[in-house]
Amino acid sequence: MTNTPQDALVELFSQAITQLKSDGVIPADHDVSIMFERTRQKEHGDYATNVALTLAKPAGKNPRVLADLIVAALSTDSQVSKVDIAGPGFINVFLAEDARYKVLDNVFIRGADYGLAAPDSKQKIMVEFVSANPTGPLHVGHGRGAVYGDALARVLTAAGHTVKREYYVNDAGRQMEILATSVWIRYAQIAGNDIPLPSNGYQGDYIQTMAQELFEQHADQFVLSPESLASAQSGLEDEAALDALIKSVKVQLGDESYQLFFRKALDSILADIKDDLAGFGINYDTWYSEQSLFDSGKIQSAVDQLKASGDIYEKGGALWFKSTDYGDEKDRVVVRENGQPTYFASDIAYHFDKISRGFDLAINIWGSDHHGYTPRVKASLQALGVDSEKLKVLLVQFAVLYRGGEKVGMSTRSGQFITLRELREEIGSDAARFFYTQRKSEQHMDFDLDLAKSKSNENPMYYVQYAHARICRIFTTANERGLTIKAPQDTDYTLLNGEHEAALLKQLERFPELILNAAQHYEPHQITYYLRDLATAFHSWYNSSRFLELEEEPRDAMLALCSAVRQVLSNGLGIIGVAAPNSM
RNA sequence: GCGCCCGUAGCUCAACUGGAUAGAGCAACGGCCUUCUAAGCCGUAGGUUACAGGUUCAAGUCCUGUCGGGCGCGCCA
Repeated sequence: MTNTPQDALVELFSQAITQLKSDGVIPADHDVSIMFERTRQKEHGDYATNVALTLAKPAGKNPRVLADLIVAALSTDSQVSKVDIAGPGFINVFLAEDARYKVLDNVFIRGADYGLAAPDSKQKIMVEFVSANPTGPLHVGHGRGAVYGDALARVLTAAGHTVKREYYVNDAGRQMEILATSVWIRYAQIAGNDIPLPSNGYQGDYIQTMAQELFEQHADQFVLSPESLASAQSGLEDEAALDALIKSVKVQLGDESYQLFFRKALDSILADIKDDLAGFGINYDTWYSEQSLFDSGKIQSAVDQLKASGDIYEKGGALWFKSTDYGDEKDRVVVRENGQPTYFASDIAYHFDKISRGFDLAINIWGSDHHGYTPRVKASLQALGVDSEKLKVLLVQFAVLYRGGEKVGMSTRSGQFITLRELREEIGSDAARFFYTQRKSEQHMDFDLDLAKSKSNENPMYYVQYAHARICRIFTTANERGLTIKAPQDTDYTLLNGEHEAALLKQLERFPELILNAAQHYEPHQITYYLRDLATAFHSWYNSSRFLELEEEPRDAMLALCSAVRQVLSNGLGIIGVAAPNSM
C-alpha cells in the first residue's frame, strides 16, 4: 500500500504539535487528532487542516496565532511547496509541483488494482441482502436492496475486507404453504376440477406455469374431489378459510404428494430468483435455508439457551422473550400457544448462527419497513452472549415507482407487479445498477420507470461510460494513424501542467481514499458521484484540446493521462458493477 | 398516541460526516461540430437548506420544539 498524501502530512504536523507540547504551548496531556481535508477551492491549496481551530481552546490562544506557531514549528518537506493560514485559522497546504504526478505511476503500476486496498487485509464481513420470500419472482421493489447490497459488498471488498454474500431463504412457514396450495389449485383446475383459487392465494401467472408443468408430468394423478374441500372453506373468515383449505389439501394429498407441489414451487421460484440476480451480476456465496434451522435443531437449542439464562418466560400458553431487558419496547413471542415457533424464533437462531460462523461483522440490508425489528434481534444476540455491535442493520428506503407520471402499486399476492427481470430486460442491468447507486440508500427515492428506460442523455450512466469509450476511441484512432506512442511511464509528466490536467490528476489521486470512505460509511453512491466528477473533468479536457495533433512529447504525456483516466473509470465502474464499454 | 427515517434550486439528488462562497444532472435560455464519437463542451438563470429557537470560532449537518411526508407499533412474514 502506498501512503496517501494525508498520511505524510499528518506525520509532518504531528512532529510540530509534539514540539509545541514540549514548549508548553499546548497542554502535554491533550489528545490531538489531526485531520486533513481536500480543499474545495484551489486558492486554499491542496489540503487543509482545522487543527489550530480545535486546539485554540485547550491552548488558550487565538486560532490564528496558534496556527502561526504550528506553521513555524513545521520542518521543511520536499513535498510541500507552501503553507498558508486562512480564514478563522485553517492551515492550507500546497503540494510541490511534481508531487501531483506521482499518482500516474501509482495507477500504471497497480493497474486494475489501483485504488484497492490489499485484499483480505481487514475484517471478515457478511452481507445479507434481498432475502425475499421465495413465493414469487423478484419485483422492482427488491431492486434497490439487491443493487445496494451487491455494490456495498464490492465496495467493502475493494476496501480490503473479506466479504461473503448470503441470501436467507424463508422456506418455512405459512406463506410457503399458501404458495404450494395455490400451485395445487391451479394444477387441479388444469386437470378439470372446478376449484376456485381464493383471493388471498397467489394469483400470478408463474403459478399457472408451474401447475402446467406438473400437469404435464403427472397428468391428473393428484386431483381431489371439490366437495371434500368445499366444506373446509364454508363459514370462515378469509384467512382462516385459507388455512383450512391448506390443511385439507395437505391431509388428502398425503405428505409425499403435497411435498411434490411444495418442492416444485420452492425450487422453481428459487431457481428463477437466482437466475434473475445473476443476470444483474449478483452472485451469492450462500443460500441459507430457514428450514435447515428447524432440521438441525438450532432453533430449539437457541430457545433452550434463552430459557436456561432466564430470558424466556411463559404467558398465556406462549413463550416470550424478555427483549425489554435489552432495550426493546415490549417482549416478543417466540413460540406460539399452538407450539409453532414464530418467525422471530427462526431469526434468533439465524443471526446467532451467522455471527457464530466467525464474521467480525454481519450486515443486514432490510427494507425500511423492518426498522422496528432491529432492537429485538439485537436483544436476542445480547441475551445469547454475542456482542450485538457485530450486527449492523442498514435500511433501504423503498423506491416509489412512477410510470407515466402515476404511482405504480405493488402487491406480490395479487400478481400485479413489475418484475425485476422485466426492468432489467427493458433498461439493462448496467443502467438499473447505475440508477439505483446514484441514491443514498436511506434516502427516499422516486424511480421514474420511463426515465430509466429511456436511452437518452437523461441517464447519467451514459455520460460516464462515454468518457471511457471516448478514450478507447482515441487510442484506436492513434493506432489507425500509425502513430508510435511511448509507454505511459516513459512520458514526461511535467508537460501535463494545464488546469484541466491538474483537475484530473487531483481526481485520480482521490480515488483510493474515496473507496475507503465509501466503505467506512456503507455508501456506494459515493463511487457513482466520483465517477461523474471524473468523467466531467475528462470531457471538459477532451473538448479543450486535440491530443493526437500535438507534438510527440506533449501528445504522449496526454495519452498517458488518458490511459490513467481510463483505468480509474474502469476500476470505479467495476466497483458499482457497471460495464466500461470500449465503444458506444 | 408513541417510536424510527426523511424534508436542500421548478424536478431528481449530492455536499468529504461540524468547516471556508451549499454543488451536479434534468428541465429553461444563449453559444460551440470541415476536427480523436455533439450520448460532449462553454456560458446564463435558478436557494432564508420546511419553520422557530439553542449549542460554538464555525450548523444543511448536533440538541429542543412546530409543521409536512414515509414506515413501524401482531401469538403476520
